[in-house]
Amino acid sequence: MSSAASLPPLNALRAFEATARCGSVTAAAEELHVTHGAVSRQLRTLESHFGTALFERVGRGLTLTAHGRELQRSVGEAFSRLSEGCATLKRRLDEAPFTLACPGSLLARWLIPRLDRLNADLPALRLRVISSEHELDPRRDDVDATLRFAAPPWPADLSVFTLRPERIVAVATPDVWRSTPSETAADMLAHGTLLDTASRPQAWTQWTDAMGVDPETLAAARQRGRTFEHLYYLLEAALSGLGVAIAPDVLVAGEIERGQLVAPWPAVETGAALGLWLAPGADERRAGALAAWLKREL
Amino acid sequence: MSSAASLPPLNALRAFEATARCGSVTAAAEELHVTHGAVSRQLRTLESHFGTALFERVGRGLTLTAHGRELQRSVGEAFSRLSEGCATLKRRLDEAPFTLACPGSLLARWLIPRLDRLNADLPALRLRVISSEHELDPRRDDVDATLRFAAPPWPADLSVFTLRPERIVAVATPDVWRSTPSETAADMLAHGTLLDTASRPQAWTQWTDAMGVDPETLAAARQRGRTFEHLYYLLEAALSGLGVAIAPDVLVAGEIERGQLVAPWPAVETGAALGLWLAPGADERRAGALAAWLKREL
DNA sequence: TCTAATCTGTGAGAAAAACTCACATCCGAT
DNA sequence: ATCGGATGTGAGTTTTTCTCACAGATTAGA
Repeated sequence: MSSAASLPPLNALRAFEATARCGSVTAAAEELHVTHGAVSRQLRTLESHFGTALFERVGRGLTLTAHGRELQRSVGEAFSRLSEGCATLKRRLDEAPFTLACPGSLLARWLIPRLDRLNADLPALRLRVISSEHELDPRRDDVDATLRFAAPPWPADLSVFTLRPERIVAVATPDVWRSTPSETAADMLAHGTLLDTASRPQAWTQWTDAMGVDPETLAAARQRGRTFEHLYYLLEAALSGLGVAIAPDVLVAGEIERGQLVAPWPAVETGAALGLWLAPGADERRAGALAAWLKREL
Repeated sequence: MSSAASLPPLNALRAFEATARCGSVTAAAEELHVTHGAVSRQLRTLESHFGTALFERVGRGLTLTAHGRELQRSVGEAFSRLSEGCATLKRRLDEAPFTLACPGSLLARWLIPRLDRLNADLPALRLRVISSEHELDPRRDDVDATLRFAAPPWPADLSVFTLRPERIVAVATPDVWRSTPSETAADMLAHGTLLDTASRPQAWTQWTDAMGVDPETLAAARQRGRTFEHLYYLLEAALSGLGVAIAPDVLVAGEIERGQLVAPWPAVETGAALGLWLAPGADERRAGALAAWLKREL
């Protein structure tokens, strides 16, 4: 009835199949990456399961008996079907693109400049990147993983590779700093134009908290500032010299390096972290490789 | 290239196959005679091998994912081929007759009277009996086992079920004993007609040694005796009252029981034993069953 | 004929895999 | 609300499998 009714030990069948095909215990052992002794025992197990000799030990070699030959037919077919099916699935999985969703700002300012290198370093990944505005459900079918800044706790039913603590930094062009008194953070807040983003309403608060600035000073400064819908626009505004922006350091590291933006104060940790969130059922190996690459790069 | 190239763990594949077919971990576990936890772990192993979900955990049940369904096709076929092949071989082995070679005398005097009962007790054995005159090579293809009296040491490359020590006994008809002085063994040897067989030339020597009779007396007695080619003729001669025969006790137990033959002295062990000698590659299970039956019967 | 090379088989102990048990969790039905 | 029936999991145990080192046996060739 059931397919599995009193099947012999499967590993013994595999050893038999390999030995029958190779015509030698030693060759089969090599193929299976075990010692010949292991194969020899497996064959013994199988023969005692059936209660009959499957090989004739003739001299220093082996020959299939009539029963062995009969068994080989079906077992050989079965194993080739098995390996064919598994190989096909594996191939399909390897060929499938790995879809990463990523916030637009991070995508534009950090990931896209590195995409070529990423694809060169991890060609098997066949990375496909889509931009995820606002919140995107990582459980959606067409996304394997999401890159996002988020504060713990993270949902327990998803695996998350933590890549880097989120650090925010206040930046502006050199021109802005020249025209803005900024001996201290409080100075800056009192006179500068704050640029803010709707997607991270607490950013300035976190920064001023860390810098020990009075919340009232911040509230007043905000009155004079401007708010943008996306972080991306905020950064463009900062680059255009519209005021002082607050943003994760990774997004402005390049501009700071090149002198386009200047950050007078060190970056501040927010408690959140940039992480790679895996969709359930996603390939942990490929995601792990991606996470390792990202972590190295960050 | 090789069929076994990096196949997933086979037991995990079996668990997957059963689970996919049954649609439930619990049902699969029952079929495989393990706990559901064991199956659950195997599935996990397989999923992590492929790096993808094969089942979707939906509510209290499971559904195959697209990948799982793809895998099931090939794996299901493979396992059904496997179990079909194994079942066919097993069936063929069970249906094949078990051929036992047996010396003619033992066959005629002991085994044939019990054959019906043996076949009734062990119907799966499908016993076929052939007579083995003189020495018969148990390695011959058409014989699964040989029943024989032999003294140790036995060849190491054959398995031998020892059934019973050989015990020889001096027998004759009541008439013969009446006409032969037989207070002692020496008496008997001095006056009786010894019947001997060419196939067991040492039988009388072993007997007289055990009875403590002078070898010279035996030599003299032998002069007056007669020698038969086979044990079978020897026994016929004894039953006809031609003299005193020496034979394994099992061959004359029936006649002694019925009073046709009388054994004045207890049987003597020769050091040899009646054993079931297996041909290499013979079914140890069936042979074991036969040996157990024979041992019980003896 | 002896020797070296090349197989397979096996005993003992080590390593790895699989299993069980008991409990946790989660959904759906009474 | 709770119970029944399903899956998942941590810890520890049992079973299987493997390796290592050696033995026996056969073939090729000096």
